[in-house]
Amino acid sequence: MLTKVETLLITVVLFIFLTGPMSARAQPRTEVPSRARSGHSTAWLRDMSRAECCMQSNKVPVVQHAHHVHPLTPLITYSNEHFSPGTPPSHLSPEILDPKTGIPRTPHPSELSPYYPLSPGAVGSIAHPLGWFMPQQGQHMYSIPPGGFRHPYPALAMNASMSSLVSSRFSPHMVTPPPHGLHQTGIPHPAIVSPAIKQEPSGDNISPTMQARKSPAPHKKEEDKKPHIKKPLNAFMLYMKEMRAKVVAECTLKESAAINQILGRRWHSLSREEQAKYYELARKERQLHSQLYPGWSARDNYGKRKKRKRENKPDSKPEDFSIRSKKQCVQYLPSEKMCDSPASSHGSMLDSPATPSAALASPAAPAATHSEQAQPLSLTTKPEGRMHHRFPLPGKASGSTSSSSSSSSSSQPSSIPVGTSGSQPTTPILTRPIPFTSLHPSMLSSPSPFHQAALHTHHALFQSQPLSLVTKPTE
DNA sequence: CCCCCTTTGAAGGGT
DNA sequence: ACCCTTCAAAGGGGG
Repeated sequence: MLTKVETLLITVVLFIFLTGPMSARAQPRTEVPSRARSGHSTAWLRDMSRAECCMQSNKVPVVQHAHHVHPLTPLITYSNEHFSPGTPPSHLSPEILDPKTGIPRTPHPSELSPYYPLSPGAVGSIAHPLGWFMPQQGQHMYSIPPGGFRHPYPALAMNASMSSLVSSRFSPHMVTPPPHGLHQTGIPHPAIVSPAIKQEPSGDNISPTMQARKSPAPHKKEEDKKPHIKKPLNAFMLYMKEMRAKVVAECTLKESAAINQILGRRWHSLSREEQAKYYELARKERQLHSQLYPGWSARDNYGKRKKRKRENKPDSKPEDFSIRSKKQCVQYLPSEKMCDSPASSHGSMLDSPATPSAALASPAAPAATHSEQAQPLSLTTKPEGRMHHRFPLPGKASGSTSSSSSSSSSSQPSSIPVGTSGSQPTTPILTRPIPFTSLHPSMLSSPSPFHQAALHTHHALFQSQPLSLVTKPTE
């Protein structure tokens, strides 16, 4: 017999369950009972395992984190339509209209990509840097703070579209007003952040909008003059931005290092199509960026950040990495897993039936992409990563990407891994149980929250799978 | 207060 | 052509 209280509780839980955040919603995950993670002794590792646990377990945060899981994340993170290969032409693009209000938004240049500040001069010159795509990606891409509403991004804040979108559509209490009380017109551009980083005399002509937040440096003036133009985000960064919130919510983890590891693995578990979308997005971002800041060079930002360690000489023996005294590179994840993950994902890639020729057809996403996906290991941090054959990076091949993609396009992206896979069967440990691609296309092209939810679910599925597989002692 | 950690990708410079 | 380094995000942790 249930007491009133119990009944009430159940009701509440049900309510939350039904109306609550999708991210927290029970997702039909193929449950992997045992997260036979090898012993994690450190707190970090514990967290990690917990994180994985979260990812694999349904009971997660539905209630527990209901308050802090942002219900919007699944909805407002990347709207998948942005990625959809079949994204309608810009003139049809829904994004131009405020999805919620339906009010046609004039794609103010500054909104093309909220991420980049507009260089006064550049703006005009930019007819349609990415006309066919930008209005969509740009906005949403960065407009939605992954950490979102819990930790409103200062710079990301929200641009006009975002705020209107969110505020109009979602309950107000979730929407934190622009932290700095910036007007919607005074959109802070994330890319132009001139934070603590000391400005380096880099030649760029950007309106002195943002003022250094922290740097008390005497050269503020200079800073103002030359705001720090950030690098365009790469595919993975974009992915992280989108997914971080989810992971944080699901796992209650906050340490970025740990989260990033998770994301890294998830990234590898993504299908080609999905990754391709991010690559595509990234490519366009770069395009836009280059158009906005023609003279900008990544090198301009060199030295703005306090020397980055990077002690890991590829040569340095694994043992050597003790060099780092500070916070000794804690392997949030078992090292072997880390290694496997990639390999496994690799395998999955191979398995992946889909020949997202369409998606990959784009110059950026291209096959090259693939190679990278298959080539997960970061050389920088993982010495042994090297062992994996290195595929030509798409980036370098930026030019080549297109070529490669185009050339190999016919041969399908799958060909990329070929080199690797072909030569090294790297035991396709990871076989994707669910033909992810099957549900994908529709979801991608559909802005419907449901689709997105589905996508989210899909993500969730994958999260768990790779992890489970990882546990396999692949060697 | 500042840097580190961690991830992948892009890009630039050096060899 | 290849290798190495730096930076992009992000937020807790540590010195």
